[in-house]
Amino acid sequence: MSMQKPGLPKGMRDFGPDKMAKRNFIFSAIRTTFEKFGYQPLETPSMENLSVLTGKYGDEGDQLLFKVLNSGDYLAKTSQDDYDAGSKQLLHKISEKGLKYDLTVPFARYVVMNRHELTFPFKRYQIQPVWRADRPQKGRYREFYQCDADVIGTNSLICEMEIVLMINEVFDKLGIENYDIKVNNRKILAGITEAIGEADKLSELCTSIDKLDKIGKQGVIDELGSRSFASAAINALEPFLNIEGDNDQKLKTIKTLLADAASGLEGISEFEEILNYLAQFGIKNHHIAFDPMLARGLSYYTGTILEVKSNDVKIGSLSGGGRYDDLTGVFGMPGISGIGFSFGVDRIYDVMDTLGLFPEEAIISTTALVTNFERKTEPYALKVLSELRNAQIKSEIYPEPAKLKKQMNYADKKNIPYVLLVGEDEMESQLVTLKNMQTGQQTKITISEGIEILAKH
RNA sequence: GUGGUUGUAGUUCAGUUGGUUAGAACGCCUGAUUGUGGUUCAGGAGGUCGUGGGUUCGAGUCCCAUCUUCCACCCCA
Repeated sequence: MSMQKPGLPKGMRDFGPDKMAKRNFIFSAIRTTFEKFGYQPLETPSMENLSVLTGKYGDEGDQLLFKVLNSGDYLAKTSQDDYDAGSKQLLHKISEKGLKYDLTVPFARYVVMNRHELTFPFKRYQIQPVWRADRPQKGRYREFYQCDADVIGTNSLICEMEIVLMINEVFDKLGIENYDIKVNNRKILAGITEAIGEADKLSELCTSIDKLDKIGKQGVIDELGSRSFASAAINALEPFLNIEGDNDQKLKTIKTLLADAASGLEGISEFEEILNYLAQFGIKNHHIAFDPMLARGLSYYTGTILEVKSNDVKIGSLSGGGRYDDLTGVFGMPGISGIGFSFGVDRIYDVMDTLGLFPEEAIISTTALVTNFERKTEPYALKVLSELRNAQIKSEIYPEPAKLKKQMNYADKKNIPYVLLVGEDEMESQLVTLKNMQTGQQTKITISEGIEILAKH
């Protein structure tokens, strides 16, 4: 048998115990918050029919889909003609399924397929991996988790407010304090295109403006020029690029700039309504920063859009989302309004790691290790172990008699805070020796006294 | 998809114009210490130099291909 060196496919990762403990800490903060706000879990399969996936993410997105070959002899149905016609023609003969690219499209598919059983407004959350055949780089992988929550079937702005509340709650649980929830509205952006006389170029404006952080005002102006925006329009845009101040000042400025753009004013009043709701809820420090130049790439957004940025760590957005008017239209169920958002676990992880925000409880796996001296004392050690577990203390026994040094070392490496030494002396006296690994102190006490101390962890 | 970049021990990295047996630190294992981890000391194991070709008397070093890593675009989380 020949040896082979193991390796991972491009852009794929293992998560060892350390990383899993930290990731689960994040996942559980997100999950409990979603559930607290009345969102129900949904899981969809890792594969969807290609007909469901293609055409939903643009040409670029279609290229990034992982396609799965048909089972069996996948060339059986093909002919030389298909081959000559090129890969695009050949593709649908050899592949009918693909790995899902995001959670939103499968969600829309699910809603349409189950519309008669669902009660609307339907609120669901979904925490699952998705796959993209992208070229990987830092913070971008070919397999990554998305944590989405959507409510579909209502256009109430209470949903927007609740998203802000959930973001506040999750970041509060995680200990992230210095962040902004940037909020804008596609209607405001539409109003801007109206005001500058380029009403038919909303999506071009969005993709350029979205890069403002990266390429600066001049960069945006140059890019709009190359996208054939009239120079008068670009001049008219400048005052919008220069909007500054706190939320009230920005609102005041943009209101005068958009005085004649109906949809723009509508977007502004929607934003004000959200602030209003938050005030009624008694939330003062909601972290909202109105940003009329926030655009977001995704084309299906039609109303409120939002994005969360850390002010401590320079990294992409930690969370983002928006309102859409017609997510399910492509599957034959038009005119249903909804809003969704999602957390970027990998980026949140990076922020928490660099700021050292993971609490110790999130990292400790086992609270107590019971030592194993020799076969003769194993029954007593097992009795101790069983009592610890009955008291809900995370505990384990070293599975074989070994040198104490080795067992202590095991506890140390595994970050186990307490070791219970249970040997011949302890067995005879029916006691345990409890050692605190941080202080190095140890005492001989009864099992129930030991449990009392350990139960506090 | 475009243009770069990277790969040597478990990990981070040295390795001279191509020249004997490829090194270090940390980590790991054993012992000093037969019931005590982190510190110290002594010893030890561990490498098809990413993979496949090529040039050469000779390749970790040069050339080609391929995979991988990271970065900038495109796009996005």
